[in-house]
Amino acid sequence: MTRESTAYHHGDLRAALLAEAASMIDEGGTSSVTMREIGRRLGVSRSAAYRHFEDKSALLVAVAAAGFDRLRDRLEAVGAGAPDAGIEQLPEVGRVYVRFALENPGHYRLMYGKEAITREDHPELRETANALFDELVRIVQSYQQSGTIRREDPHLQAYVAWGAVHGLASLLIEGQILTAVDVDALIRQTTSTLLDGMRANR
Amino acid sequence: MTRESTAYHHGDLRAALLAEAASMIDEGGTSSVTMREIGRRLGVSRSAAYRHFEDKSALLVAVAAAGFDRLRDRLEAVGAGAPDAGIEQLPEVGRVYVRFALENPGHYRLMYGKEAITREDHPELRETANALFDELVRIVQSYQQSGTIRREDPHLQAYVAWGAVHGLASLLIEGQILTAVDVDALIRQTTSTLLDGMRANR
DNA sequence: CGAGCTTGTTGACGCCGTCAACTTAGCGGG
DNA sequence: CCCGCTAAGTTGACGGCGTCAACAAGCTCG
Repeated sequence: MTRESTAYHHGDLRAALLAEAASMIDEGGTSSVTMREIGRRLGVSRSAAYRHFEDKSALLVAVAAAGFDRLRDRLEAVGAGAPDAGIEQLPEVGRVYVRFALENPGHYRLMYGKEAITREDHPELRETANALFDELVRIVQSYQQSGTIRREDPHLQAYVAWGAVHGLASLLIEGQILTAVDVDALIRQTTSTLLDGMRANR
Repeated sequence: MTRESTAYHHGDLRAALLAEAASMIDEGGTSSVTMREIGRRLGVSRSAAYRHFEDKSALLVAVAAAGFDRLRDRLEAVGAGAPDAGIEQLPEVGRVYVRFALENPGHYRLMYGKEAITREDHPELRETANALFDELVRIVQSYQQSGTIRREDPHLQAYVAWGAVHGLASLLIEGQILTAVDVDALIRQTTSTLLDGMRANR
């Protein structure tokens, strides 16, 4: 009954594959993930994974999906912490977003890059990402209604905000920003510049 | 004397390798670039490239370097067109930057990603990129001196601006922005939000 | 003309993803 | 209880990849 490591049948290989792939991704980048190496690490044959995922791309898609779930959870926790959608919410969302990317660089690249995954074949991922973006649009609209920011096309404003935060995360992940720079100060500067640029007065 | 296609010795294989790699990069992404395929396309053996580049990574580095040169040329042309560094310069720089990324997505990914290249081994690239960034810092400082924007840490401000533009380029390249969106409007919204957010008044 | 350097080719190795054919474990029905 | 079915895992094989070593062809200069 103790189905732990009773050998031949692994018990929960699918979950183990996902976990191993995820940790390899954040350690050595997407290119370090190898069907054969995953098998080696889990003490399983090279093609065992094919019983659980159609191919390598499908495994990566599943890892990316898990990443979206975790990111969504974190962002929702921000909303839950500040129930009245005060002015603090947007900067905090930005901070949590960038932090997520820094802690899970491989995940983040996988989620928002198309090099490894080719999104066309996996539209479910796109929808998950879109849902996250729609949440941002909603936040922007609530800021508009409270009169904090200008009433312009909320989609454009949301794209600008997302772009700024994504760009910052991206530059940090890819090592384009000098390590001497204070990351939290940079995040604050980004979110406050953004908010000032969108403010209603003028 | 007509050294064109006289066969064995290619004439200028090095340049041909660079050009072929570059066009493959923007057509099918970095992962579609293959030493063997380049050889095939140029009618040359699979390992001929190794007489001109130490390995695949070195070839990619050379392609990225060429990309930096082209980007720099384009950005300098903007500066030359508006010699008095008027208020128009920064938005135009942003526009040209994003346009470059859209026209050369593979190049752009290669230049500002670390997945394919591992920048540590090739510090010359980092320096080129840094030189470009320093140019942005200089523009920011000139805006400060003319009293257009607030006098804060110019490096932080430059990173914020770069981040916003890079993020926008990145989202567009990776297909994260609905194709129905007007790209030029998005670029304008980004640069004007940025400038408003950095303005001196308040 | 011939020696030596440069440039290109071929063969081989060990990786990789993946498929087909096989084996094993466990489960449900007689 | 056992027997056959199915799900899960293994092994062998194929073609593609990057790269190295050994070799060959062409150029250059004395």
